Amino acid sequence: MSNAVDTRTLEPVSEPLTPVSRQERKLRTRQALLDTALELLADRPFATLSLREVAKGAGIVPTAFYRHFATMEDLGVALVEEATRTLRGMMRSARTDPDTYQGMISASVATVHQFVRANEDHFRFLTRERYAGGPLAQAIGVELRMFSGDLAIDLARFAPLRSWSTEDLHMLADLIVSVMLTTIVELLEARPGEDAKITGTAEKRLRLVLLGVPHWKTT
Amino acid sequence: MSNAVDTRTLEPVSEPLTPVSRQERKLRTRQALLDTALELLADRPFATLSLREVAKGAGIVPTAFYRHFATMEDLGVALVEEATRTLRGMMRSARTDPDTYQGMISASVATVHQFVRANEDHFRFLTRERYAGGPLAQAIGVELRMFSGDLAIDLARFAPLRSWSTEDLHMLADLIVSVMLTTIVELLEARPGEDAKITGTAEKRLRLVLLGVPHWKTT
DNA sequence: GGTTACAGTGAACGACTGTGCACTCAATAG
DNA sequence: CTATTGAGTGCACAGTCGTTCACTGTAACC
Repeated sequence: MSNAVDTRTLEPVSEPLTPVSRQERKLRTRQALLDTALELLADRPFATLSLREVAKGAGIVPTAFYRHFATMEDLGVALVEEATRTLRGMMRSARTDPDTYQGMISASVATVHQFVRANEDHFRFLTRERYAGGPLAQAIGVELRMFSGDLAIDLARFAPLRSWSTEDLHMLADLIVSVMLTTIVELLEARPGEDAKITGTAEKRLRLVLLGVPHWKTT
Repeated sequence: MSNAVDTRTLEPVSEPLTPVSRQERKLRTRQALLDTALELLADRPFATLSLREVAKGAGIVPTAFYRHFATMEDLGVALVEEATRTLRGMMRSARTDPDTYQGMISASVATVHQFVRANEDHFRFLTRERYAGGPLAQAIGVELRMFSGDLAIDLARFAPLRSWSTEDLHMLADLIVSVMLTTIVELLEARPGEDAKITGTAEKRLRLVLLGVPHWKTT
């Protein structure tokens, strides 16, 4: 690294700003594997990916794949973790609560819209694999249940919902999550220019659901 | 095979009740292909099915597959048609309308429950491939939109909904369909004995949605 | 009865798959 | 400076894949 005095005078000239330590190179290759996998997943299910094409896309030879993942499924799990990190980021962003329903609804839908557009690959992967079966679908299912559970806790702080049973709160949270997932899928399938219509419909659906809340008799 | 006397005295003895005309045999093989495909699809996405294993499962040699379908994708399309026939049957069954919300809700959920349990393979296939991407997902999407459209028409006959705009009716219908789809997936993933809980939650979700209807201001 | 149509056969092909193994060679450790 | 580690290489293998082609045997047709 440092400019050695007598032996080699100009060792790090070619790439002076990238120290590229050994483990950092490894991390980059790993990320390259994840990135090319995500690209390939834009139009096909995970189960059809081959180790060889992912390796090729990342610029390494097939056997070098094993330096990073023991199996393709492990790559998939890593991908789920990466994507759900985005999902949790979205939830955190949406938690800035205005205390009116209307404000909360439009803010949440806007947040979803923004995050989906900024991370289409992640959301496409999550919604694609959600019902595909196998261990990935299960991992995503666990994550979505946590998501729904957190939402239920948040909802409990709203005045009209304070008296609700936890069971009913979960029922409402699941309902909202399923509306959001539907919206996400619609956004991913949308042709350019349809976004406003989709988010508008999403807001309506949430408004309708919340309109029933004051009249609900909790168990 | 048979002990022939002079010419053939007892031609249709071995299988006297099955005349097995030529085209009927073909139809049976075709159905065997569809059936084994559906079995294999119980735990993996359609895109991972190979022509060879479907043919083997149906008891024919790989090349004979082409006598029935030009490509695996065509087999998939036929499968979508078969499964959506079940779906339409369910809709028809659910259309026996009691004129109270409560009656309609529990009857509809019961119908869904019954149809899912009686045709798990079909519903598993539909929900698995719905978001898998590719032409099958698109075909299923078209079918679901028709389903939702029919539901919107049915809904328009209810008194509190007569004044709603068609746009809002579709919004409500989509919402109900997405609740139903969520319920179907839950039923398919359920462990034995959880059915009552799932259908109960499904009824609650629908009741909550419909509770908002009288207070909705249509556009 | 002789001929045709056609569902199903069996061998072969080229392409692609995951994985084992011996290797190179540069960053790191001592 | 030397020794070690380990990411990436290159070859080879045994399978599986979709698809081709010439074929067989029998139900259906005239």
